[in-house]
Amino acid sequence: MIRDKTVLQADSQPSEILHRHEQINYLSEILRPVVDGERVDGALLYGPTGAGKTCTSKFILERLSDERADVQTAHLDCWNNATRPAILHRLVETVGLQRGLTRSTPADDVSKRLQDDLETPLVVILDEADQIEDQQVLYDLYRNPLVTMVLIANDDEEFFAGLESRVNSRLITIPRIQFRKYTDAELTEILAHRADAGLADDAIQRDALAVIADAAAGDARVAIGILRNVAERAQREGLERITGEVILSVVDVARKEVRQQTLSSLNTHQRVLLEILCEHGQMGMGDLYSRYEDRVENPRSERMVRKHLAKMAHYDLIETEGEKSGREYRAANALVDPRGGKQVIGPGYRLE
DNA sequence: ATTCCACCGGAATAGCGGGATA
DNA sequence: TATCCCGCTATTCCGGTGGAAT
Repeated sequence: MIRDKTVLQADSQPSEILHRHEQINYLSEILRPVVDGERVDGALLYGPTGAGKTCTSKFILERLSDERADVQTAHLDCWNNATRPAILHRLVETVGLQRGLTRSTPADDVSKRLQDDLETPLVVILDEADQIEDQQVLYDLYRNPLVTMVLIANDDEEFFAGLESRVNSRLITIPRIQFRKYTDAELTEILAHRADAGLADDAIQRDALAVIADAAAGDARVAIGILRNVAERAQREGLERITGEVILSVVDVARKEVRQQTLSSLNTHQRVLLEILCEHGQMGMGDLYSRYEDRVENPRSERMVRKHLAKMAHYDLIETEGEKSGREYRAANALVDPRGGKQVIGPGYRLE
């Protein structure tokens, strides 16, 4: 059934990118001067998750460094590297200039190293760029004549609105490339492409792929995840072909898997907050905090709790309603079982 | 309209852990 | 080994704001 497992991973780079010709051409054109050794300010790629932003930009950068061996490229996930020192350290590492620098070298020195010792052009993808906390780093990279930034965010307006004016005034003019959700037909083709490469011949029919595409709601990452789960299930059960029924039974499992992955990245405090919201539904900050205080050993400050909540809201684990003093929090719908309001995360969790 | 309250989120500050250095 | 320095997390402080009460 499964011929090549790697191509069924959502983050594996496909051999060709489907339905993104326009964006590929545009971004290639923007980055063209880099090949000729000229300066390029950068570009902003924006659109919902699973729309191919990361995939497309990685593809272009690979092609770029194939074309010109002296152009270096890097991909950085700013969700995990949100601070200036973290980003700069990752960068000097990838371009091999880390000699003599340690984890405790001041960020200023690292930035200077990148400024002084970088000799060839560097194109860097800053994925989830809206998560960057200290925008000084954008300024650092912007004024480095050899560095070109490919910024990725969900919403372009929101991204620029969140920038400090001195950074905003410099970056506001960079070209923006929009990525829309894939249509079901497009997703189906993407899945077919993966299935051809990763599954036995005729293991899955086109109409079955369409069912997956429908369940994924335009998100290629989710779609590929479902395909992998379906294939694994069919393999375990010794099926010759994947049918619509198998898919429907797996969609739920696949959703849970994604959710579980997210939950495992939370710390104790974040999990307790989520747990309370799942059990009690919507509530305001005062209510939520006093319940939280009762439940954990060493409660964090209220400010810290607000920070946690903000982070979880960005993960779409919780939803907020209202502004300022009237704000209410609740667990995201996906976390609460629609049948009878039974909680998916509940008292089952043991917290130390 | 004014005052009070709950809450939001930015900024300054403190404490901790880990690698570097003497 | 003791000490220093840095980045990171958490805490404290505080100005600002919407809504309710007076």
